[in-house]
Amino acid sequence: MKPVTSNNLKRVIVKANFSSRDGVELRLEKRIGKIRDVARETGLSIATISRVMNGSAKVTEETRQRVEAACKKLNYFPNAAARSLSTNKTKTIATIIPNIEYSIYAKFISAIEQTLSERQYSLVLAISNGDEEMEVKEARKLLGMGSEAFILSGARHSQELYELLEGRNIPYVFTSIWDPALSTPMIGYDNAGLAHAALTYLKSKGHSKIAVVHGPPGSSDRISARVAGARKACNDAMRVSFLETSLDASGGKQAVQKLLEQDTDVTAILCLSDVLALGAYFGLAAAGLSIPGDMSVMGFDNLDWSTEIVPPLTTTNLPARKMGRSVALQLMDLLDTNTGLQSTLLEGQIIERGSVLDV
Amino acid sequence: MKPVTSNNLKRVIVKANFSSRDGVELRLEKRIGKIRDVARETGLSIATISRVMNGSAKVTEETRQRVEAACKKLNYFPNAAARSLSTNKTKTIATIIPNIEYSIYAKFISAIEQTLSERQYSLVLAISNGDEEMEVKEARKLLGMGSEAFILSGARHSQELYELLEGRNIPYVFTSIWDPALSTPMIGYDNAGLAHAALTYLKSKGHSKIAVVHGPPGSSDRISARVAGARKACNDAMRVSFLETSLDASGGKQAVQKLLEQDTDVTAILCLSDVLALGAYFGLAAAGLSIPGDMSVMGFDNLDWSTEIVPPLTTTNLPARKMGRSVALQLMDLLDTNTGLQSTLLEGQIIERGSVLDV
DNA sequence: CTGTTAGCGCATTCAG
DNA sequence: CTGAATGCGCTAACAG
Repeated sequence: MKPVTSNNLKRVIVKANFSSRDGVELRLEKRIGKIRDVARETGLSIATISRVMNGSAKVTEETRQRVEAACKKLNYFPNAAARSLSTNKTKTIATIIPNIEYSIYAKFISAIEQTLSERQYSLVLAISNGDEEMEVKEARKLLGMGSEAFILSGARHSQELYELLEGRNIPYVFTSIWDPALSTPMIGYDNAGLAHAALTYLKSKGHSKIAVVHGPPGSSDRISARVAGARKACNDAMRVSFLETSLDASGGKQAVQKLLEQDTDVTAILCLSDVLALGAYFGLAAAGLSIPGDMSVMGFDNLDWSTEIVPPLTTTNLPARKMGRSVALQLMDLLDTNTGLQSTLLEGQIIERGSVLDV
Repeated sequence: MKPVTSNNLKRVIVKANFSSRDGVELRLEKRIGKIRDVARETGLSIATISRVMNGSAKVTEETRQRVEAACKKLNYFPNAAARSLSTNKTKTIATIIPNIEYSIYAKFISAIEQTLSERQYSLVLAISNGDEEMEVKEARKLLGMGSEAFILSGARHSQELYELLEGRNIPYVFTSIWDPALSTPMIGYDNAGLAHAALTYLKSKGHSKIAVVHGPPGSSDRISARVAGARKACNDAMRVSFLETSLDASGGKQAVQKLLEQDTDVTAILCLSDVLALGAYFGLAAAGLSIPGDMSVMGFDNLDWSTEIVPPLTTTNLPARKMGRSVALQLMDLLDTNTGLQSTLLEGQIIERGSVLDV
């Protein structure tokens, strides 16, 4: 079954300009143009078509236009699989996050996607639910898909994942954390330092009986780093208790209610996540307590609504968007021009608003 | 440069079991095993390797094990591009959403991803920012990547997008909406009907002066459908005003503040999105008004925190997760077994909680 | 049950 | 500046 040349006119007419290497093709499915069709249409060779599709400079302006017209006419554009088989590139970057419903990840993902898009890269997304087994499984799938680089959350992953990635020489970077002890490229912020600063801030405002509300440290090294950081800021002159709860508004609310039940003398609550702070607001409201009059509350994340809530939430800003943009850019540079990855520490900062009383 | 057979022993030994069709390959990059390598390692043919990789039944248990061992040893697994070039399948489904930071989309995306994962499909995600031009651009990229099906938000899209998809015979489905007048497959809920029901509910509770707060209808047909539905529930015995604002907590807060400024006699606010309701709570709190004593508030979405907020928010539940799972399943069935798409209407329902006063 | 072979659609030398 | 030929890694008949 050789390529059709110019015999069998009827067929050619009926099927317009589509190639038909296989004689069957009886299905009604609209055939999509292939590079050969464009070549035939323009009377050029497939090599030339390929050149214009890839922006090679070695093409006359006139032929380029001719080709482009034909492409439009035939509704042609390159098949990614073929191209990637040939070039060994897919322009696809994988991101595995534990969860997307915590808005901080949504912001992050959003920034990644938009940045990748600028250079025609695509984002494939997987959600691990914070489970290392699941993460490996997903990674295997994403790798199988042809992902060229991986964006991972945190630094705690299964050995198997590293072996998988390194065995295939796939670059990966940790995000949302900062740990100078690690040699893996990472782009993130210093969770421990920031939490330390937050607790210190509370201390500077005169609070010495503090409750720290946080999610399950076992589920994420970002949480455990924050807890550790806060812990390190404690000293003998103060009494700070740590309350673990689920990482959502419900968890924050419950933690506060539990705290209030035990007739505490705590004057400030440091929530190591804004959604927890939201829950804390609810818990306090339910108890008829006012913020910051009866209790100070501090958050962590600086989500959009934190400035609108009443009173406005004093919190720590996390550069989620900047982080997303930065990883995306670095990874694309690495892939495109082999530029080395540069671990970068992004700054977070305390945003003073109205939820912490100066006592 | 023919395939290496068994000459050049040194090379073969040095490079372990990796094929080296091109003599160069001096880079230190770890080569990954290819199907030929596994074939050589096991002494079988590439066809057999392919068979076990694809779970074809026609293989002895013994050879299967032999192959699997070799795969593990050589760290081999199939190249997706090659496979997809050959099968014309990519197991990739594209989703374009306007925004991911509104938690309702995060829930939706999360459900899609998890469902696709169950059958080894991947999700490629793009964000359109509600811009039709952007959407087409993204779609072009996703198509170029080899996406086999598209999940679209709403029913309002550019003609160009339809042409693109239909020209290549790519199945697509609308989500988050329901419009029996459309012939395109869609999976969603009846925004207009639900908004109508919500306003009717308020009416049944004795409210006749109502403010409806909503996002920009121009940016989404879901919003405009909700507004239209609410509008249709109005009658002469009531006075309802519509306030357009930005679709976030800040918008909800501002809308309420504007409302209060004009010394209104409104007794209930219907927010056509839960984040708007969150903002409304903030606006009311800032004005020292209590819910539902001074003002009733009703939401739309049933986000996680809505049951925790004080008072708990009366809202309309939207089946975002179910919707995500359903589209994913249907699309995979279509792709795998050519099962037809079935437009489905998912039910939403009013969740009565404590934010609406019975007057 | 297993091997042989012919493409899948494109990028890319190497000639011209 | 353009064309012809080769191979990317794999699947799918078709033989055996």
